[in-house]
Amino acid sequence: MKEATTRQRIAEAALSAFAEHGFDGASTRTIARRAEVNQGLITYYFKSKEALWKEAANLVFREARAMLEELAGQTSSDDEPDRLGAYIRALVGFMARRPEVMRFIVQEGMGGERLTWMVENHLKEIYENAPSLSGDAKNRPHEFYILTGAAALIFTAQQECRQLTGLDPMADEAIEKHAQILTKLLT
Amino acid sequence: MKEATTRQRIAEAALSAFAEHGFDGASTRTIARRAEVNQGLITYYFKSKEALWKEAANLVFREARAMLEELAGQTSSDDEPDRLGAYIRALVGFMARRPEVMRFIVQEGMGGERLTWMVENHLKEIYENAPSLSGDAKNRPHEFYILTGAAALIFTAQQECRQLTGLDPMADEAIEKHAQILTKLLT
DNA sequence: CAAAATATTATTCAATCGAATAAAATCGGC
DNA sequence: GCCGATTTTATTCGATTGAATAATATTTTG
Repeated sequence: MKEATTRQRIAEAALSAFAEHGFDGASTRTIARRAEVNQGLITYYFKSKEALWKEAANLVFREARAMLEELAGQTSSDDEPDRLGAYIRALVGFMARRPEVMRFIVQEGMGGERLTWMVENHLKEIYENAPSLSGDAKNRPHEFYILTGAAALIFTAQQECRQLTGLDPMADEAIEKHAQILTKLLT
Repeated sequence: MKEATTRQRIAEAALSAFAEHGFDGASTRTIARRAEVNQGLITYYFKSKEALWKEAANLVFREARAMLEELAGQTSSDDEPDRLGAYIRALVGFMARRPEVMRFIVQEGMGGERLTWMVENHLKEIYENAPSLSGDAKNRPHEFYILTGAAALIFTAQQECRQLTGLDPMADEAIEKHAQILTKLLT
């Protein structure tokens, strides 16, 4: 059963290819080449490009949800500010480790069946467990996208950030500083 | 000289196609069809797909820079909080009107010559004229991406927002509320 | 009105796309 | 060591890609 390793190699290559070029822009041949694997194996392990995309999306969204779940478990039932601070720190850290998440979201964010799949299978749970900033339910959508966008963009556009500002946002100090500044702003 | 209208129609169709599917994902044939124009005209007016992309990018970035320039002119030399508030309001409004900007940025944000072109020709000027939140120059990159990401994501992922939260972020009240919440958080 | 310049269409090219196929290689169970 | 199942390779298909070409239509200019 080599399956596990080869399958994973393909799925991970697909993850980075889809994140970088989007669904239409990433070709199965490019993915196969990056995984150092014959192109036919993509049809063999995953039946279609669509199915491969979903597998790649699962890879990174499951990671995100596991992180948030663990965070919810750790959180002592302390006061709200601490809970929000911990959430922000964890969110920033994850967005830095896995900038692919935000790229998947933005690239599919205009609609289509892949977006619907993403919303139903992953985003709804993430959204429902996200913390509120003001406590007002009416503000929830706004606060969710403010928090997510503010935490992620610097990593999503990491190469742009380097060229534009000279700062490498993937450096440990930069990640920590980002979380710190965002926490101070929102709590 | 029909050139003006036909050229513009192509460039605008390209803008929305590139914003939706990215550079690789948008085909010149799709763009031509959307512009109700023969595909050969793309080669005629713009010599290559790359050049068409730059023209489309210019379309929306020039709009952004004009908006920011006008804002800088309007701003009385009042106190900082007001200046920041005006900037946030204008930024949110623009991101709602032209979500293509953030899509261009994210889609090219991993590197390549198009990103370099975008940074040199448009982003540097925008970045240099962006307001500071803390006054500390060391925080500038972080604050820039926090502000931009927080202002834009809800519109960049507008269809996702509808499906996920039930809120239509493009509605006038939603746009205003987004600016208002963000202003209260950051000033 | 005629001639020159510009705009548009139709057709073609090699390259690449996702996917299917069948043959070949490698594996585990007995 | 052999056999059946699984994994991998090689090849092929029709469709689509960006781009170039030549022919045609339209507009502008003299």
